[in-house]
Amino acid sequence: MTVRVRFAPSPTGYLHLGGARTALYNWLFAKANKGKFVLRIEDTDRTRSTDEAIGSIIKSLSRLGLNWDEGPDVDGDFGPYRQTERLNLYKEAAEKLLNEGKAYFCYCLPEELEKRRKEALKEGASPKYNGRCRNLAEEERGLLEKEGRKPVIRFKVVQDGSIRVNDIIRGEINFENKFLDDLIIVRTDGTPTYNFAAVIDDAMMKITHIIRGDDHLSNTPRQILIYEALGYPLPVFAHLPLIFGSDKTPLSKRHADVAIDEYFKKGYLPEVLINYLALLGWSYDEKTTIFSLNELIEKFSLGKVTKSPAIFDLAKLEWMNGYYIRQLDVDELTDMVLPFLEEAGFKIDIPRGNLKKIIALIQERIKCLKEVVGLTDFFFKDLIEFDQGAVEKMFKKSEAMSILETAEKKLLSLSDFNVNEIELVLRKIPEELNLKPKQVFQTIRVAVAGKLISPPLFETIELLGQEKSAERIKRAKEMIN
RNA sequence: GGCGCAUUCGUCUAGCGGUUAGGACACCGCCCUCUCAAGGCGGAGAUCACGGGUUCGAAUCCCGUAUGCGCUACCA
Repeated sequence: MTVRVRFAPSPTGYLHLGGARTALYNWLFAKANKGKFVLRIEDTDRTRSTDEAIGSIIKSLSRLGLNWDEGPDVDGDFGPYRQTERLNLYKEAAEKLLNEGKAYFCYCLPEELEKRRKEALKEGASPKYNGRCRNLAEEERGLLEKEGRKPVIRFKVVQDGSIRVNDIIRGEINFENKFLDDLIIVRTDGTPTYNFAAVIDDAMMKITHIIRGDDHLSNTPRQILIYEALGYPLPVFAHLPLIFGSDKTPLSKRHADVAIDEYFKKGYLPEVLINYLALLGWSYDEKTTIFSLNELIEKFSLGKVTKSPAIFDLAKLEWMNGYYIRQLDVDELTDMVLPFLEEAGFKIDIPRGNLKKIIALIQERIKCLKEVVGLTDFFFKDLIEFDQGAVEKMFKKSEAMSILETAEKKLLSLSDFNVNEIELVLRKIPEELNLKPKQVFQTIRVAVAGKLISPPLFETIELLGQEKSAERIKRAKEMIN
């Protein structure tokens, strides 16, 4: 039997970190087992689902490289892949259950239900549905219909026995039926609820392994009951621990950016997101932290997924992104960084070769691509802004003027303006003026870059060019006066 | 309230009856050094949630307790 797994987001927003990880684990499992990865859209909640969200989720998944074999935009043998296009299927299944006496119409109003629930809770009783409509006679039904009540369909849960869930990650879990109540499977408006639609789809789409978040574990016995009532074979379950924020509650926008797209916008590499997310709840051995996609396919296994929730740690993600960036070929990095420079409004009118040299200088200094902007701005601006603190610190010193004058003179005197020559002449200044190298170079740095922190000075000056460097030093001198 | 799941350095984790409890990020120090990084070396950091068992021996097995989270919706 070929392995078939699915990722089934409800399109109520963007693809978030948790969803991406669930998708990744499914995808890896499919790849490792030469199986199929299906994308299914669970949009039965029409008030919250949007087409825009579907587009956004698809875009993020694609960018992560998690391609699917069947989905809303990829034809397959088990479509359609949007639940709102499968309504007739759910209806059929519901009718079947109704005919076999495994489901029934319930006329209780939401308000009545809510009231009973509250009362039960108050008395310390279980707030489960009391089964009022379970055995309604025809005439009673007619009476309620006459009142104008629209029924929902409830699934009859046998109150004896128990359900054993065999979970790859958690092992065997036992649930007693008596704690379950008759759940609603079809709403007043005829649409199916999650527990019902998901089962029918998973069964009809021949999903063999259901890999999903821990938050669905408690729903599993209900779903198994539906599988059995409909005569479907059971899939294998694997419930992933959730991703938490620093306060140990499920990760949300309160904690950090959760939309995958936000990370792309900041310049996190897809490979890094994949690598980091893979490690958030899974590990291969005791030391390996860097995995390529192929290595993940080869090494990933559900059996090694952790049981407890993992707290999202931005610092580690940043480190990993920086690490990947450092491994990149400069040419490649330059291409990747260009859109960020353009977006910042820089006019890049220098030769590609020079641009590459600039990028090479900041390659080991950035943790995400967007940071390139703040580190290289002075290369692309005609008039640089001076950092106030830097000016205070370096230019207010009495030696500043002589340092800059000497530097300007020496730079202007060079006939061959390259790093080696530049370094050679500038290195002489500390000795000549009897000053500490640090003071000399920091002063020049502020003059040339406008701030105390920049890429290495001599390379920076070379790339700025003789004319521009001298001009900036001149301007700094004017500032001092 | 009921049911379910979880609990090893700040964080991600290794461990699956005998280890000085290992690694990574973060942190601290030193080296390198024109700043910031990167890199190298070193350090601190975990009474393995707690309490009972079982065993010659328990982070590892069993039972409780606590805490956290999830489900208990005409959300998914």
